[in-house]
Amino acid sequence: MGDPTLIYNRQAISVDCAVFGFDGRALKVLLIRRRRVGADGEERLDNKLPGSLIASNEGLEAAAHRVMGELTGIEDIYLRQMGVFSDPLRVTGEELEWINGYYGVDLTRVVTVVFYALVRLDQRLIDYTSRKNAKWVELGEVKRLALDHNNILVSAIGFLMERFGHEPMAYELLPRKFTVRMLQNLYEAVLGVEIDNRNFRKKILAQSYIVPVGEKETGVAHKPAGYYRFDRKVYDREHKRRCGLNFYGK
Amino acid sequence: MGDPTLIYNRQAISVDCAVFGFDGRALKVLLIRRRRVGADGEERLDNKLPGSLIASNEGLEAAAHRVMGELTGIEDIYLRQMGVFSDPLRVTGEELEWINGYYGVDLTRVVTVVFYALVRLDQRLIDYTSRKNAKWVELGEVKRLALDHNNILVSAIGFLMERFGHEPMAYELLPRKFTVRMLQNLYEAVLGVEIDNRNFRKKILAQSYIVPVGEKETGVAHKPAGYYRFDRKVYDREHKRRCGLNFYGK
DNA sequence: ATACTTAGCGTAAATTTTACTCTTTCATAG
DNA sequence: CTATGAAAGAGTAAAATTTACGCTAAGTAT
Repeated sequence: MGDPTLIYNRQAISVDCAVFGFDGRALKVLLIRRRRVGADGEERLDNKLPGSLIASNEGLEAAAHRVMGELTGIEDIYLRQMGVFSDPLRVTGEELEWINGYYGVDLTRVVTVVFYALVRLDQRLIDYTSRKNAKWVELGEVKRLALDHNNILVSAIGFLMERFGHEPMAYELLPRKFTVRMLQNLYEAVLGVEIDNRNFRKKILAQSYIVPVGEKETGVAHKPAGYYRFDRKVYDREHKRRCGLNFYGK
Repeated sequence: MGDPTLIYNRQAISVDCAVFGFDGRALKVLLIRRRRVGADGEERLDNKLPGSLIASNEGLEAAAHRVMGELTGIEDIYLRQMGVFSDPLRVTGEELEWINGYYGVDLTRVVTVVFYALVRLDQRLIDYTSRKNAKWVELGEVKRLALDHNNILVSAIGFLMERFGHEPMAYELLPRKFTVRMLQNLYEAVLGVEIDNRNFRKKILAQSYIVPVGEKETGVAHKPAGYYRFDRKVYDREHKRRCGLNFYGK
């Protein structure tokens, strides 16, 4: 196993979060502006996913919630583990120096555990994250990110697309009261497909956990849509895993 | 953030593997016999999942492959990340002392990344793992495991059941040539349901990636079944994610 | 030869998905 | 104060898929 000291010394664990929001048209991800001074003394600006090294007495979920709490003010944010990025060479050179400088440590390696988070992207949240030097960027508009965060983001988007149909993620991204059209726009944005509105409606309203709240849109230049909400209790009770090849036959 | 030294010192990362095999009737998991001396000087025997601390220059996938290669002799084993167990108190007291003694280190905390592995459980493999002091145990027969490995195993089983319908995992557990009946037995064992043989057959044989090899069973006291194989190339080409709520409408 | 056992084919009913038609209800323009 | 445009929302018939189950085929064991 080699020098046993090397097994654990000077390596740390971090969490990084891919935070997704939906503005009614497109999915957006939350990026933090990073300022650093390059080898040539020039200041450079780029973007990164929010994250942090974990403290020695802190679980990963706790660390992710700490990061998200600070950045969004949301304490009970929807957060799930996505995977670990552990290539020994994923952070080296200038990037490693930046981490060591930023945290005041002297690491040779950082293993990061990635979480994805889903939020309701309202004005309060946009204001809050602005003050934290973070901004919401459409997925198509994301440029070069710090560290290996482009890789991480690509994985996170794939993860989101794959899980979206299996877990009730949509209702974390929409307001608590939403119209069928809003839900459809979200499905279309995430899955990247066009959906027939009449069939979508039928399918969605057939789900027992989508319940009308008895209110309607106002001020729209057409028939106002009814509002619905997601009933998690009913969902949890009724939900049968119906994916892949299903076999229910006797 | 407290003393920055504490961020990374004296904590290590390990990998643990939940290795599943199918003996034609039931799913089994591979457990390693562990011997340790308790506080009272008594020797105790129990079981644990295979795992290892990672070396400082080693990625997690590499570490998991290293562990599995040593234990099974299989270098290209099917292996996927499952999740991270990072509770600061998941390993303490005697269990932590055991790790420190076993690896000759002085850790205060171990974060573990769990992988699950799927293997073809043939006689060669059973012989090989026996020599490594490991044994195959039916999922229902697993008793108290070391550390938090009962927790980990429960998570892994849930993961397996959930992913089983989405990814072509069955063909990692079966011989390369298999009958429809063998595949059905596996589905029934993993999903815990009874399946109508005639409908199962229709559904399976409708998949373009299940191709007959043109051989039949011999020596059975009934009509011999034909052998099929899984064609990964066709699968990868044809595979559309058809899960959850599907929307294909115009 | 006969019984037994599982493989494997076929088919009709039930259910779900797809593709469209048409009506309703609002704001706004003339 | 009607006409128009726009999206909501109900409905329906054809197509595809799933479910339930009957029946024949091809081996070994007695």
